Amino acid sequence: MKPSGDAKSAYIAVATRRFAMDGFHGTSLSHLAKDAGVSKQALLHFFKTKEALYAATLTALAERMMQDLIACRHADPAQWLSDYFTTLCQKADADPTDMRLVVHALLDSDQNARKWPLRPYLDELIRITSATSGGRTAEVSAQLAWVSQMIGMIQYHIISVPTVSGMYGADTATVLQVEMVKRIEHAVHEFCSN
Amino acid sequence: MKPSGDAKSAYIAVATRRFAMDGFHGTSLSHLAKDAGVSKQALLHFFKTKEALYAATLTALAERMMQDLIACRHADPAQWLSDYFTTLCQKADADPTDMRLVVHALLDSDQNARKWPLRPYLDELIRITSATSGGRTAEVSAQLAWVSQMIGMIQYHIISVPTVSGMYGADTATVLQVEMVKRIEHAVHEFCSN
DNA sequence: ATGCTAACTTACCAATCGGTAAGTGGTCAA
DNA sequence: TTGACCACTTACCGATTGGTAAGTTAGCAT
Repeated sequence: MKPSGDAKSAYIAVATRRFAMDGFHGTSLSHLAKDAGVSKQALLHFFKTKEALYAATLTALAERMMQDLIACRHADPAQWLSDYFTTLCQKADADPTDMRLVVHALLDSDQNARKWPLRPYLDELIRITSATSGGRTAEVSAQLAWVSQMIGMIQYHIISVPTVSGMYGADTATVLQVEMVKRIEHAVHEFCSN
Repeated sequence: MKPSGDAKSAYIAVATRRFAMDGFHGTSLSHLAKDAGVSKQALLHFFKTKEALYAATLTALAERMMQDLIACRHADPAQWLSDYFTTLCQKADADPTDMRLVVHALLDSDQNARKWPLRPYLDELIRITSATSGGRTAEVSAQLAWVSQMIGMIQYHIISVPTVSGMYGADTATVLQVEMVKRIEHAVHEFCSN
């Protein structure tokens, strides 16, 4: 018998890809089951409802993002932010799954009062910004605004690149990516030294 | 008998709200029909498929955005951009429907090769930026990148405000909005005078 | 060997999905 | 008056949805 944790996390991995691609409503348990190579009820054995499976993928996503943030830890908070945002942007460019999932979840979060698991991640980011020379003077909500703007730029960039480069030619994708990284570094530098 | 155009555009208005809220897959023809107060087949009489109705809402959206952009016309391109982006941000804050619809459409645009009707809108924005003192020196794809970043910031801001302010308290919403407008003006000023 | 439990499977369900077929009632030109 | 047309309705369709019920199979402690 396979160890329990393996199968469960494998199902979450499959669900993450599907939910990120097609959203909650665009994904059916049958599709997920076919992707995972098991029957539909294998999923319902671990997750009582489709909603519960979705919630599990969002929780796993939040942990992943927090880990990625911690992995970039640096003594200089400005360097930390710069490193994290640029690597986030580049990793998302290679695999946009997680960023798409976040945006899908944001759009869904109105209709059902799903508890949002990214709070600790945002708190940690605010903690880092408040340690910069520019952040010390600003109030917390202004730092939240800045953090939210940075994440928003990156995530929107990721989900819009396929469409925009589809309109203006495939080679624009690399330009968009380069410009985004430049803007990230500029924004971090500007915020941390005002 | 009611005039044809009225009913059709009324159905598009209903569909716009629903698709913006729940996305394509989260919206059913039955729901749309109930919202419009007619039977499901009344919709299918004007739009042969659900996809066709969706495409019609996106086309109407594109025309609306273009009109809003033109409405802000100003002799000074920098002023034009600043006015447009700030009013866009404020109107979207009052009614996020259109911005949500754009993001939904972006997320959907991968799976089906839906032709993207916002091309003329983006072209016009690029035309304006190229008329600024900063835009004259830059290449077209860099201007596209800047335009895309500006729209992205605003749209992501709009869809994330409910969730973020739900986490950090309702009064943060106004702070996020104020900070976004400040950032828009700063970004326009910076781009137009480099 | 036996019983327990975890990890599934097959069979099935009512509800809903997008869409078709066949009208119904009103308006308007001839 | 008639007949065409338009906006719309009721009735219906097969397919798919999320979910339940009842096994089946394998490992493992006793």
